[in-house]
Amino acid sequence: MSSPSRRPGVLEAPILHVDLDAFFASVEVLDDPSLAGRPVAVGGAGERGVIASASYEARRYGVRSAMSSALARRLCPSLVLLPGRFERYGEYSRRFHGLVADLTPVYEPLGLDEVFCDLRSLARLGVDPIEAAHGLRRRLHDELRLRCGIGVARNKLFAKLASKAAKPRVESGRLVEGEGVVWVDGATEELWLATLPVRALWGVGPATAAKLERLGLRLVRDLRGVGAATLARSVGPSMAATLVAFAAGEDDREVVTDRPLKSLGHEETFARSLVGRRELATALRAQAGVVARTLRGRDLVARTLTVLVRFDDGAQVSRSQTVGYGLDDEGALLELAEALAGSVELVGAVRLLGLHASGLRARTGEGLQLRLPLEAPAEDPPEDRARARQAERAALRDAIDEVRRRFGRDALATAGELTADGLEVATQRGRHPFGPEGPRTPR
DNA sequence: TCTGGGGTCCTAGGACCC
DNA sequence: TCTGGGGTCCTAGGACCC
Repeated sequence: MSSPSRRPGVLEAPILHVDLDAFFASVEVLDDPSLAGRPVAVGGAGERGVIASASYEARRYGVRSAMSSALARRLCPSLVLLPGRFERYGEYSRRFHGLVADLTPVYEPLGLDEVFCDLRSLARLGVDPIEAAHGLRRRLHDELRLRCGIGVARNKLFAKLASKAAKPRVESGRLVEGEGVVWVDGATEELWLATLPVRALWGVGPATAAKLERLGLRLVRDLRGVGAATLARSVGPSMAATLVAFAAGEDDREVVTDRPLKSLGHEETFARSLVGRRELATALRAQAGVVARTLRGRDLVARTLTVLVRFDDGAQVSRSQTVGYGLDDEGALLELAEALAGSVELVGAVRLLGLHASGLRARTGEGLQLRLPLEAPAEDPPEDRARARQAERAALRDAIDEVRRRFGRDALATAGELTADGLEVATQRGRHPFGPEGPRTPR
């Protein structure tokens, strides 16, 4: 892999993959130093909870991300399991990206805790990619107190594999420090790749690995003798082409700096599964609110809405619809979501409900134009009347957003947001505009 | 006590248009 | 009038990533 004898130039190995160590758990330890040295994990605490991130102390017990929290607790009874503060992780992630941006503007985030960088534009400056990686790693440690592994290679495939090799790992219960920065030597990369299991390749998960196993293909080396057509019959043409290229060490994926968001949504697995339409409707209303606020917060509108339902037996159903105008309002989302959910036969209790918006476009006002008179003539086609209702709600929503921006989140609420319980709770806290504290005053 | 929640991309069939 | 082919959009489901 990395050979200390000869360092690659920036044009030989221009791609960096930076992967933060145990990111969520590390942020929790930074914010509460009393957790240092203890097994810490972030994840759902309930019986349906899953681990999202585990400190290396927790990993020594076998705790891994994507593992059920129940199993994690059995493996490590002293585990400190925290619920996760994603806004806080977002702050750290932005600072992480800021340090990367100081190195190069050509970087591509993957989730909150990884980035690819392309250093080719720095070639004229005589940048040494290995030194650049060490420098970034030092700054991450000195300024953010975060650790990371960095892979340096000629393409994304090898950079990602190398960053994994650069990270600390647990071997028979002991923590082994990683090298921190690993580069893939051009002379040995093919040899190294050949002996990896196919599962190590990006895009090969349990299902694809099982299909390849049925063809007798376990190692990357095994893929090399197989034609794309043969692979395609098992895994489809797209995956087959990717596998053939990866097996040859080829990966032409670029580092893309501006990936527009394609979809966003919210889903929830309930501690107690929902039974009946009424419980479903209540949950759907909450989710429509979350999705609508997310859309408006990003100045986006959606044309397609999808409702996802998973029953207790694991069966999953989705219903989606595309409309001719931009959705970003809670009422409009809810109306459509209810219609979609209504077309799902409730064959059991619902353990997961999700609402996803796609077909996203920047919000321009087009299709949201307030139309007068507010009530569209009844002879208008249903689509036009729906559009008009949407426009009214959008105008109202804008006003509400503006009031909240100026006077605070709790300055007002719609009746729909105030369930009997919610109103009571809000009033007790003095948060309701007509609660004990009376109306809020500006500034 | 087998599996969360944020996303991306691919596939396959049907509708519709040219 | 019947038939074919290609392109695009929509819908439902699945696999994968972090």
